[in-house]
Amino acid sequence: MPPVSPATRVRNAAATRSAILQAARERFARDSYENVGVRDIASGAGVDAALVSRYFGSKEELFAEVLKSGKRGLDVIGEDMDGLPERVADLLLDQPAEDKPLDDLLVALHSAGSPQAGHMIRASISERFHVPLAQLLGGENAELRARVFGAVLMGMAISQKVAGEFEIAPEVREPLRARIADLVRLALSPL
Amino acid sequence: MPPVSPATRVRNAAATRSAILQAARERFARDSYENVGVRDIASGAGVDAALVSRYFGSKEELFAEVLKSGKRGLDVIGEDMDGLPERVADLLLDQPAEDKPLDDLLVALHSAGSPQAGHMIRASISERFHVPLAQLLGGENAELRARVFGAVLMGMAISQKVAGEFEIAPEVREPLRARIADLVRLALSPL
DNA sequence: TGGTCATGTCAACAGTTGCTGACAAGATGA
DNA sequence: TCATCTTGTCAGCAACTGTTGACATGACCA
Repeated sequence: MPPVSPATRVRNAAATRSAILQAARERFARDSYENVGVRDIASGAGVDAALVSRYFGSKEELFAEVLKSGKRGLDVIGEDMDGLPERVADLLLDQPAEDKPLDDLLVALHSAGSPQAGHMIRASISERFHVPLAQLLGGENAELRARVFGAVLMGMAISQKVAGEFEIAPEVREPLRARIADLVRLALSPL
Repeated sequence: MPPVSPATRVRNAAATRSAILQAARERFARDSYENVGVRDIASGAGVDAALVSRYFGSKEELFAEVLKSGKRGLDVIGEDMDGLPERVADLLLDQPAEDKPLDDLLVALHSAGSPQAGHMIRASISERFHVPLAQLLGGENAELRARVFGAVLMGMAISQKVAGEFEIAPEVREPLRARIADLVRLALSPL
């Protein structure tokens, strides 16, 4: 008996491209730029590795596309300044798992140290997070305050998601939530 | 004319081992675990790449040795609680360049995302930073507060060193220093 | 001096990486 | 139905990785 035709993949360039992009985002959110291979990505998307190069030119361009197509910072933390500190605290303490709003942050974190991906991440964070947040903040040194806030957010996210810390007892959850909110408030307050 | 004998390296196992260790720390402070090769390290130490495996067993064991031989957290931020927030702020804002007290922090940051090096870093940070700092802090939830402080420190260090941010105008330097110190104070305060 | 062990060098290994070109095969229009 | 373009597959390249074993050579002791 001849081997069955392997599921006769439907030919759809746009769908394939976006499958690769999505698989790439998933991998880059869990590993560093260097540690994610195009073969991993391709197999995650269920396609041949050669298509990654074909559709995106290179791994580096694919990574840039992942950054570009990610959520904008304000989509994650919300545009409303009221209650923002508490929302951020919840975001950090909860396990969203829903539509993975922190995936883009994780992508940045995992590859922030990479010399190849670093400058792309820096530019992306500035353009997609610091600048719009600074506009929303207004006032003096808005961008500097946005960066301080970003730094606090980064550190918390690293500890929580990457380093696996903050395995906290239930009774300290509320105080910790309040503490994080206070830190955010302080970071954003007039300077 | 025969090629001159290449500087006739003195044979000294201890010195060679420590040269490799030092070169490894320098590289790991500037690049991620995956991105640093044993050949880079060896050439930085002026020795053959094979000696890395010989003296340390494997790249992974060498990395563990780098972590183990690094400065302890309290050696960097000081044991005295008085003025600690300001000292930390100075540490972050200045370019020490002296004996590179932040190199060990950078090692952790660059490779925190690595699946191979991650668990080692987590263990090392906990043992060499969180636990002793918690003892120094005392009081309720000391270790949790130490971790929150560590998270803030991490985020600032990432923004400053890795992401190259905080290129600040001279006139905001003082307010920023005060802000960072306040954040540290808040992170460490009773919860 | 001669012998022996520690130390350093070299070449090569098996595996991986990103990427490319030749080819197969579905889809589309005449 | 035939030709053409698009989409997907496959094999393989060249460069790199960590690691190993065989070998050379220095240092040290009897």
